[in-house]
Amino acid sequence: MDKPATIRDVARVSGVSVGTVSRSLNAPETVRPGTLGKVRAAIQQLGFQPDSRAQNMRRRNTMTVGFVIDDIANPWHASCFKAVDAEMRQRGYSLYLMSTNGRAAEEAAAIDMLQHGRADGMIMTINNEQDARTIKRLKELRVPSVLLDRDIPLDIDAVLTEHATGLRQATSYLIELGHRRIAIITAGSDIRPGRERVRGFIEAFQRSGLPVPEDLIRSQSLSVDFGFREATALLQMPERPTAIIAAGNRILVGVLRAIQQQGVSVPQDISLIGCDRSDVALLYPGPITLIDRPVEEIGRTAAQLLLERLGGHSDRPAQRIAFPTQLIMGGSCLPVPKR
Amino acid sequence: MDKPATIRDVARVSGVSVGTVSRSLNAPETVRPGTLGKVRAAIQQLGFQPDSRAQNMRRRNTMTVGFVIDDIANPWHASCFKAVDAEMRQRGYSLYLMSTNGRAAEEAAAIDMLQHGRADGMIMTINNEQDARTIKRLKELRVPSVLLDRDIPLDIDAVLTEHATGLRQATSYLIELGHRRIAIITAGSDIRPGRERVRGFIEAFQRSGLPVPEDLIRSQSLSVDFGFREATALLQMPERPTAIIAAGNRILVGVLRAIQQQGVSVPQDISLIGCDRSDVALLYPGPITLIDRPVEEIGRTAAQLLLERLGGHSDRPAQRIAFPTQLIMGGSCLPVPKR
DNA sequence: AACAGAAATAGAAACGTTTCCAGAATAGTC
DNA sequence: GACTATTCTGGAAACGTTTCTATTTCTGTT
Repeated sequence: MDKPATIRDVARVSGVSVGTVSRSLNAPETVRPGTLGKVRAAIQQLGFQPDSRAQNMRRRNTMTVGFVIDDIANPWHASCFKAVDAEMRQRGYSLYLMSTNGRAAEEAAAIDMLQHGRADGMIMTINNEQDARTIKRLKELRVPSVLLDRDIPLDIDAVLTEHATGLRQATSYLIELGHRRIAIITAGSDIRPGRERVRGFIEAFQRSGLPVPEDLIRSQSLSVDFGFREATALLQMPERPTAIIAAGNRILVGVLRAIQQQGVSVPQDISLIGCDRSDVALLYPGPITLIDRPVEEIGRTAAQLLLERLGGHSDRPAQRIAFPTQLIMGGSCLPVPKR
Repeated sequence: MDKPATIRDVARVSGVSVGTVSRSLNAPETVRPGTLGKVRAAIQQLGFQPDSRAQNMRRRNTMTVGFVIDDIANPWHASCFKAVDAEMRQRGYSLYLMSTNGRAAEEAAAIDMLQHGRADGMIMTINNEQDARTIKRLKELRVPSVLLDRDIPLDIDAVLTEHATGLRQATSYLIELGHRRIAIITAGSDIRPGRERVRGFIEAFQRSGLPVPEDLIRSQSLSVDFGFREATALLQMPERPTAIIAAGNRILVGVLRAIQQQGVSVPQDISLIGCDRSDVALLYPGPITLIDRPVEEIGRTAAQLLLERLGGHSDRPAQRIAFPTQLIMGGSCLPVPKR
């Protein structure tokens, strides 16, 4: 009784065949105006809306894309999602959001889930480029996908950031301010941002002909906790660093927490550089000097790469597009006082 | 050639009927161990995975739920999403995230989209409780849903916050510190949080027998921009307020931006109370005193209400569950100096 | 008015699964 | 070993749409 009307009901009421109803919906220019009118009237009368489950079944797609990240509470990911969503939505796609909490098992489950007709493609930032389980999943991927800021030797599109250049720039800036004891806290070498950032950091010292402060390189994770732990340790060192680069926006949160707890002031007691434009960084009194990257453009590009493949031009080889960073001067860095 | 195997292929290879294969997957206890073995072997061999599009079609569900909010970059929404996701995922559901940017048209489109078989249910925070278009959509809703922090006279489950009590408490606290010129910036009366917060604010003054500072009530929108605009105006008043309650976590961001721009210091020049635990509020030197609410519990509750309905017990009347707030003391409020 | 060619429509098959029903195989009882 | 009761299985229908083919209807020309 309350059952939703089907295309069959519409056909019956308007006195045409189901095929014609379908064409009225999907290719109205191929149906005569008179017929179209009758069909539309029936649709109106019955309040008919095509059932997308049946459409998905028959068309063999879902107009859905998966967005897989570790944590949507990371504001960078949220902004990126919005950019991707805006681009995809205007082409009729909806997004599944899968927040994997950084657990490999959930990541693998997310990828599996999006296979087999649940989604037409995916955009993702995986947690570990070396994780065998994830790599295997990616290799067997049946749907087009785009990696965000990750680098895997497979034929998969990727949108990257020029982290090395960004870090070199930031580090050189601190060196010019007279800093020598500069610390970097960032991801491990299991993901590209970790590797590249450390590389840029080291390069800056080498180019200046200065020794690399190996003991101040903390490269392991992008988490708040890691940032907090390492910043706490660094601040308690006998020969404390004069500057910290929190290379990761969650790390910055951890570092600020440590700074708050230790009662240290920025920039008087220590200089600080963060990553990614965020409310925390921009509103922190100073504000915090940042290595920024164009998140909207990155998201939009990822969406476009995916849309190309979804459009059927899946023949081209994988593309890797890298975006530059920009050092945004805040007030969180001071020259090292002469002594 | 590369076509994914179907249940038919599995049936052929294992020498049983398709019905038996289906039952091997969905009710293995009803098939004999020997048969089950053969079927599983064939599944393994063919790398078969059931096509969810076909399952959705036949089962008339999608194991998918829509999460509709105005902006996922709002950290409260992100946390809420995570709580909902965790709860739903463990019951096999995935979430569509629809970020409507506060536009009624996108909101209506999102609701429409999730109908007609795209999702089995939805959880949402609509932008305007009076918007006719949205109300109409909600009234005709074919899928179970839960409102987050919104109050609409329809038979829909809702999870709410006791904003009035929270605001009364916060305002009373400021009054006890000697503040009289207290400003509140919050949502408009078109949504429950706006109405309730203003109500609590007014009640606090009334209970203290003090006149309500009507000129300091700015109730219109939850946006960053509104917070910025109103805070800027308030700070430039001849008789500037001695305290501001930024009643909305995005509003707080706008207020802090204004405070930064005007070169005002918290709490020396002005006392400040924010809403919702967030990195910005917790890391801002002080930190900022907050009216908090249990976001995880709220998200979990919303998910549970929805799951109940999805489980088929859709006969019970709509429930409205409200959660209390908690005043978290930071360091952003000072007593008003005697003069 | 007859015809050819084009345009529009009807009808059926197909997409891959679940589920129902009838019938076959098995187990249990005497 | 025959019978009944039970468990399992095969086969077909169904879910609601799109798309293909064949047929009908229309348009324009003679």
